[in-house]
Amino acid sequence: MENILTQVGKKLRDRDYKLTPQREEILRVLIENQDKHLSAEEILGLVKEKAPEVGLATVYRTLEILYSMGLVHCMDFGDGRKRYEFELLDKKAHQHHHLICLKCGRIEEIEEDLLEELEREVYKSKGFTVTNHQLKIYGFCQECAPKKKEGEI
Amino acid sequence: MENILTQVGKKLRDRDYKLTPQREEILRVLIENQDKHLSAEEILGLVKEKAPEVGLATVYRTLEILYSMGLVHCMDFGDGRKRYEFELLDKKAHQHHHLICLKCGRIEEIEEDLLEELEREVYKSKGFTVTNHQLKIYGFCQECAPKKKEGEI
DNA sequence: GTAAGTGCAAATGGTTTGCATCGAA
DNA sequence: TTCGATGCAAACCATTTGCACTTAC
Repeated sequence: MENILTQVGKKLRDRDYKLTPQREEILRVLIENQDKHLSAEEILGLVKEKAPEVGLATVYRTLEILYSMGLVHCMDFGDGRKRYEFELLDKKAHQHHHLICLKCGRIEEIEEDLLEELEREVYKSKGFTVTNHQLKIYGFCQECAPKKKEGEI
Repeated sequence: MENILTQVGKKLRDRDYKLTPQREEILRVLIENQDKHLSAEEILGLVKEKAPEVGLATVYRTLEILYSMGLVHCMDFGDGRKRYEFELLDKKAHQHHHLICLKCGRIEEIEEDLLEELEREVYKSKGFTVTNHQLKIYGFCQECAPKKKEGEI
């Protein structure tokens, strides 16, 4: 973890970005919450626990940089805010997908990547070169499944 | 087409919604552009060609109703605005996916639904009941593919 | 020392809402 | 006639930006 932070710090400097205390805090929060899907505001909340003076704009600016370096993924579950997830340096091909419960809103991850076949097909039939994909699966989680009456979305 | 409009009108009245001229115009635009992915503002633009007095709020309110009735799909390609697509009444299981070009922004649709197997697996291993899914495939379209140097997103 | 980074507050832009008015049933 | 629907403008809210100040290098 301290290790990861050092690696990322080096990556930043390679790109002529400074490693400021604020960026370090934000990175720490992201690294400690790799399994969550934090919004910018949520990240700020966690950062402020240790560094109360940090501003929201800095969070956004840092996320922007990390995103452009491929160090965070950005996703949108339709609740009006973007959510961010730190991406380990060496897991280049790590493609995970999300199960989104329409009742309780819980988001679960699944690791399988069963889409390589589909990607090959898309390339063959459309000439489209795939660099990434995003699969969201909507439905009802185990707890909510029996009660799924109301919405017929 | 006139036919579809009548069907939808009936559906609306079944739910105690009125079929106003504004809603009719909005529906017409949606039906005539089923293959596009229009934003609310774009829909308004097309509606205004025939009914210049319609307001943006009405478009949003109508889309909200149609969405709640499952008559339009809503999607987000990450450009900060939601995009809407009319869904034919009888095509309940119509699952199409999107190829999004990172260079020119063009969005292509693919019809194949190769995810049924994955859905079954998700149910078995997680107890998650799938009602819908959304697959976005990012990459470079045929025209942009050779030039894909710069971003390494 | 200096350009990059920061915090704050103001601006932006898509979407929503309050309200007085209008009109479909 | 009546309550839902509309248009307008204001409100909202996540994100971005301008700017004077600070700081990592």
